Amino acid sequence: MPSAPPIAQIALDIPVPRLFDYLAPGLTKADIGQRVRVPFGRKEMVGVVMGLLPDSSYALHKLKPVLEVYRDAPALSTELLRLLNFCSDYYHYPLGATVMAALPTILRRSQPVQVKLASAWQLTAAGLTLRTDDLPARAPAQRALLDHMRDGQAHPGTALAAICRGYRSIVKAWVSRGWAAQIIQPATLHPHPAEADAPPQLTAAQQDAVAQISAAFAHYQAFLLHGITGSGKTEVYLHLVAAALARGGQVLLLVPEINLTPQLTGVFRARFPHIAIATLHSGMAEGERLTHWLAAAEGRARIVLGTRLAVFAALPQLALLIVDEEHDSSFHQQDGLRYAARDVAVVRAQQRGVPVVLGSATPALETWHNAQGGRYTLISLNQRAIAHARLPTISLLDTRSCKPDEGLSATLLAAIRSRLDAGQQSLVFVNRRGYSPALMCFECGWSAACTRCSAKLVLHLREHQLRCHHCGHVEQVVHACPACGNLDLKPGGFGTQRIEDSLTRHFPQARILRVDRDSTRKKHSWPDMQRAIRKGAADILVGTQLLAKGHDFPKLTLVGVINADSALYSPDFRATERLFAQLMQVGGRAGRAGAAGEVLIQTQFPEHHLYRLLQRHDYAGFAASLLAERAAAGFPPFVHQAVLRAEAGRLDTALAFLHKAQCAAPHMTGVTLFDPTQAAMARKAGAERALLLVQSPTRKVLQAFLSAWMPQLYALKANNVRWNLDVDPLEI
DNA sequence: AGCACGCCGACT
DNA sequence: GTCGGCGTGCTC
Repeated sequence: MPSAPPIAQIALDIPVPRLFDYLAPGLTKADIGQRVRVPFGRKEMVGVVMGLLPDSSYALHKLKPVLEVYRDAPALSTELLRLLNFCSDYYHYPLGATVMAALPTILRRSQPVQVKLASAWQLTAAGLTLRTDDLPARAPAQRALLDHMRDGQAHPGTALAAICRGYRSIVKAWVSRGWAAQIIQPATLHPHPAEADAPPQLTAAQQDAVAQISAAFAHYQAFLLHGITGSGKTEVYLHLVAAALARGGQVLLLVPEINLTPQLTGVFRARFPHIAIATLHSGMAEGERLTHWLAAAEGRARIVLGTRLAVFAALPQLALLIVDEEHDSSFHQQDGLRYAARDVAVVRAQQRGVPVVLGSATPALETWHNAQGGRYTLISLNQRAIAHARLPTISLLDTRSCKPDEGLSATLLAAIRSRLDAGQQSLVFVNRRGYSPALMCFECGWSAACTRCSAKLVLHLREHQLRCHHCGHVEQVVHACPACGNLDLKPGGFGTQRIEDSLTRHFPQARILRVDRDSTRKKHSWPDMQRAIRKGAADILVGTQLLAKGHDFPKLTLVGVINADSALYSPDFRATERLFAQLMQVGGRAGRAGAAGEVLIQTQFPEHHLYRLLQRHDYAGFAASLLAERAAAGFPPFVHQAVLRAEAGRLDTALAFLHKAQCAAPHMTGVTLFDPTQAAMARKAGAERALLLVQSPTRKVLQAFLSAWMPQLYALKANNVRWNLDVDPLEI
């Protein structure tokens, strides 16, 4: 008697917390983790085989068959499927949607993968006879390109673009003249084979860190690498990567921002020129992303460098995970599958039995707490690795006694003047882009607000616009107060543009460069700007967070901070933690090589203990005081939280849904369920938002509660309400 | 998420 | 008399 065809459980990108069963004749265990095409409703979808069973709990006669198995890419390993299963359980997000979210978009579509082939160009025999003088003297780009290609090798477009942006038209002209030929070859992930950079001598502390972590290569262990800016964390990473590669392993390195990726990729390429390095981030073109994903999945790329989404990359030889700047909030995905890549990285290391390194100068309080409790091994790098480099001196400028002029105090202005005279660079850090965060009427107290959000509109004076930074709403600047008719509306507070104007007035001769999301979008890209800054093409930099993150500018010796205080009266209990990290980070920009840096912070609260500890560069002291506060107040990491969020056209609709959810919740000791409230930003992009907070002293109890609660939530009919659950929320 | 089915207002 | 509004329910 022939045995019944197996039943395949398929993960589909459907917001329903279950898998779908299909008849799967001919499928074997080897197809688990493989993509399949299946009929779904009256359409077809791509899913992933999660398991094969002899039987189904669904009526057998209703089962449809799997239409096709795509065997064009490696199947997801059972190990990776296990990680995705964990994430689905832990974040209470449907398994099918979780699995599909881990795939590059092209693999979610119902066509077999076309492996991307890249164009390369090579000089022909005729082209090789050309001399530089044969090309016009006023065509330096052509001459540079010719010099570069004279080796007769095939050069991929990406490599030629590095010589000359407009290489394409030049090379095409050469092809038509018979000087060059186009060649199609598989895209290469290491386009510039070269001599490897020699690793520098490690400090004793760095050597010790490398030795400690390398000793854990065969098993799981989580390390917190706590090192101040300039203490050489990257160099420790590089040595660990070398060690992992020597053992035949792959390394996953997670970094916060796409902005960091090109710079860091450069460092890794220079040190490991013969190793294929895959990069994965959301800014990449779909095809490019697939190329890199496949290189990682097939084990060809031995180093994978990416943002949070890379934590789900298929890595058959994974031997080491590193999360750089692990405290950074960009490791948290805020929609869809709401995961924290740093935490997923730790679980992944645990499941695989390999070490994971979390690096930061200002670890997340949760991480620090784990290190204090012994769950993570703390390794501290206390000295700056660069010889003679000292920590910057941090001074506080009391803006109550010394009123700033258009945002800038006399002391800060004098300090900038002295840098200008010495040919050094200054950085002025402002927390808001735009001209000013409000447009106000001083007669009646009106200020311009967004109609779709509960937020003030930000004045962008140059564009004569008021913009909402939350929903993108734009309107023209009004010239009279809509409430009282007063014609004298004034900006309130300072944004980067206003500080830039102010600096221009004080230092008309200085070259001032503004760096924020607005200025980097047009004109020059941020990497171009960084190059210009490093070359000394600017005297004063004005900018937001963008400037704070991990770039060395050797001529930068002064950092001024304009309006840090707002975090001190924020209702968000994590605001001070973020402020400290931010100030520590931006302060670290000053004086990295040789010259000691100076940081000047304008504040109304110079006596605040945050600033005192910052002046002493005392992260540990600050963390201890924050942890004591959190313990006393019963906040994380001493409790574990989850937030049920709801959005609707009307606030009462959202609240009513949450109230129903509250009533449907199972009773469980050790779980506190708060009453529904409106969100901190009650209205965003036209949607009214409310939330329901749940917490418990133990993760296990919270998880048990959520597991029991979720089916109840799915059973509620959510008329016009969009809801989602946020486990370990960053903001409430 | 799609996409159908299904029961109540303004139009050829 | 129909076209179409989006509420509700299902997809293996």
